[in-house]
Amino acid sequence: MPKSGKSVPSIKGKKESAPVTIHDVAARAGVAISSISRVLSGHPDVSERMRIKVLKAADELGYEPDFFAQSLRSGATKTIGFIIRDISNPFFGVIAQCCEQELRKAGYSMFLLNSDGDVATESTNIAQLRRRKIDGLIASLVSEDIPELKSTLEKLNAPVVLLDREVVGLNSSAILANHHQGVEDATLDLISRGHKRIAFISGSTRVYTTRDRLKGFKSAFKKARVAYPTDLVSLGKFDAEFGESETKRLFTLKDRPTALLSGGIGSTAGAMRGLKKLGLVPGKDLAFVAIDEWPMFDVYGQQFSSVYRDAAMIGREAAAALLEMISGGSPRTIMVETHYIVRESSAGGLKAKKK
Amino acid sequence: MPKSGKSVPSIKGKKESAPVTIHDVAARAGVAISSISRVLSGHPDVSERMRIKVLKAADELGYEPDFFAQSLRSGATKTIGFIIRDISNPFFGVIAQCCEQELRKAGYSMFLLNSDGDVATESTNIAQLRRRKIDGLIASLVSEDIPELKSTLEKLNAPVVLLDREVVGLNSSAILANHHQGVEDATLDLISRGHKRIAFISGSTRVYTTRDRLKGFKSAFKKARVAYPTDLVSLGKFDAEFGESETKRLFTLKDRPTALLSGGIGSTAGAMRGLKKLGLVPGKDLAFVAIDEWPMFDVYGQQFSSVYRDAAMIGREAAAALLEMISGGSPRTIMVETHYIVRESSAGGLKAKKK
DNA sequence: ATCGTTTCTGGAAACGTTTCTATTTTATGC
DNA sequence: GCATAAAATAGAAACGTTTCCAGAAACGAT
Repeated sequence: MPKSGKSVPSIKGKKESAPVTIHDVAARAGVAISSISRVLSGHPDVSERMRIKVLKAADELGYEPDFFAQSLRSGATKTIGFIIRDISNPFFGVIAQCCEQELRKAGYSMFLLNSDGDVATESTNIAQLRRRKIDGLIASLVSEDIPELKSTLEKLNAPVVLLDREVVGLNSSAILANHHQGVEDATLDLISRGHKRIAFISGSTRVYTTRDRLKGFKSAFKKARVAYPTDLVSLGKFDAEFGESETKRLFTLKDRPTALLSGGIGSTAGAMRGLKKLGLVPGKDLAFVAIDEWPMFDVYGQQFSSVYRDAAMIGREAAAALLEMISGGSPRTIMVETHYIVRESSAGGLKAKKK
Repeated sequence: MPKSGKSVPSIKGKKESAPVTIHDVAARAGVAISSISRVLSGHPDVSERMRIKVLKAADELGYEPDFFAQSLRSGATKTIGFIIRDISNPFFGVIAQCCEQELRKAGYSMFLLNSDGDVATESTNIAQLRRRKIDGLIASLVSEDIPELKSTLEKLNAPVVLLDREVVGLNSSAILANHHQGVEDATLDLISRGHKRIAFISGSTRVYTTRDRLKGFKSAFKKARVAYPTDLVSLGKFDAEFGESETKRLFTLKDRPTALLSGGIGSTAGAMRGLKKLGLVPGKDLAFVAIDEWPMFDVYGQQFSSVYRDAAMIGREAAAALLEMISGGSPRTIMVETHYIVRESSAGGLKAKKK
């Protein structure tokens, strides 16, 4: 695909230089505007002589096609929408970053919108993207079962890749993490260390993420033939406020837990705040496993065991899946592995149990 | 400004419903298309009868104006560009998030691009935004003295707000942090505790951030009448790699430092990695002050002293300054305070000095 | 009734492309 | 050299708005 070549500092003479249009190039090259368009868009029916003439003229004038005119006429925008629940969460930041790198390589720009975990904002965001006729969408949705969500997404008329979400009946690709494996491994390890009262805090079961984590948590108890501690499972929101208040509640119960799994970075932050306020130290007063690591976890969270998944890979896979769909491929589901990583905080909690 | 009212589920009948245009609305209302445009854009010369008729028709058809046609014709895009050095850095994530919230309130969408700390990518990003005719730009630039940077930004033909950057001769607003105050306070505190050999790691002096921090660092030594440790100042990049390698280098010097200030989140992460590898513990083997806090610092970095600045406020101020310029206001510079916050890690280092 | 004003409305010309169709030029085979 | 096909080009019609301009309706004041 021919580009306008080395950029030239445009017309020096004029002060407030009006933008140069395809007509100017046509005039300069002494050909029809349709020929300019053909050359620049790489149409096959173009003679070598014409190509050179046009390229030269475009180059000399520093011509750049008008994005809006192009999109209005052709319908394609070379733009991908990316809807995220929370940009300030560095886990999502990494996903967005890696995703954008891949999309850029393919010549697409990424439009990033933040939903702040709010359903209404999310819906506004989708509407916004529809108006901008994006060529594709990658989204980490707030919830899966919002009425009209499916139809809203379908109205986009563009391929969709969901991150850790399943919207029934929607013909989209998805990047799913195999949460249950990592969570099961972690839970089994805790059980094998002697824990029975293990607390679990995560977001709403209205999203795949929580459901799959819960599946792993439950199956660990089943496999170990240990009673499942229903009263210690708290599912509601992914944010730090919820994590904190639930941690406080659970760890002040009569028969309080000896271990804690917190689902997601916000939740983990809240849990750690809560524990600190209660004066409980992970790895000593309780066993603690964080689900998801944040960037530079090795530095800022060395002592914490985790259920790890690769954010960068998620970003890259999402971009790849979307580009594939844009070029006619069919939707597919990609499963990303999770791994239980044992560190200091997996210890502790058992002595304090009887207290 | 009148909107198209309550959304209506569009035409039920058709399967692959062609998008409804202004012509359809005109036909339905039995008026000219120019009248539709006038009503919808809040033009004053519109009778009440016309307004009702048009609104009703638009509503019934679920009409949404075509964004590209609008922008092509009118020139305005209601879009703000946001160029950031690194989205995965949660400090920037918070800035972006708060900024976007403010812009959204004012009816603008934000186009977020990541430069990965790379000058070439940054320049591509600016070009990208120019093609998309953004109404304004907020940018955290990689460097200030890139040739053509000023002219590139001017060619945008849109107001610009710089984050912690000064581009000479450019008629832009800027949100600057008063780094030198916080750094001076921190350095003076360390000196008063008995430190003389204080190391300082930050990014390149080609950006305001570093220059202003350095100013504070230097002035502290001057005020305290202590020799300025030239050999312990390492300025290069903001990333973790640089922070780590420089920390290792400095703390293996013959006459090694007893304290360290690391400039920025990447730098701090690198420094902490480096210290860990050397087996040095902040608050014990050395005094340590992190410049900039990351979100949930209270949880993940409780023990670290810091020079704090409010990322959320920076984001909000940036949005406010830009909106002001868009509506005709003149550029201004906003100074955001920084604060030295003393925590455990400010102690330590002095006993190990003689070793 | 008539004549300015004002207020409102319709028609058409932009905006800068892409793409369809028709036409001209060039190449190909006899 | 001539028909025929193929390749290259020009011209014009979209794309869906906004906005300019002219004209029509409404409205007092004469």
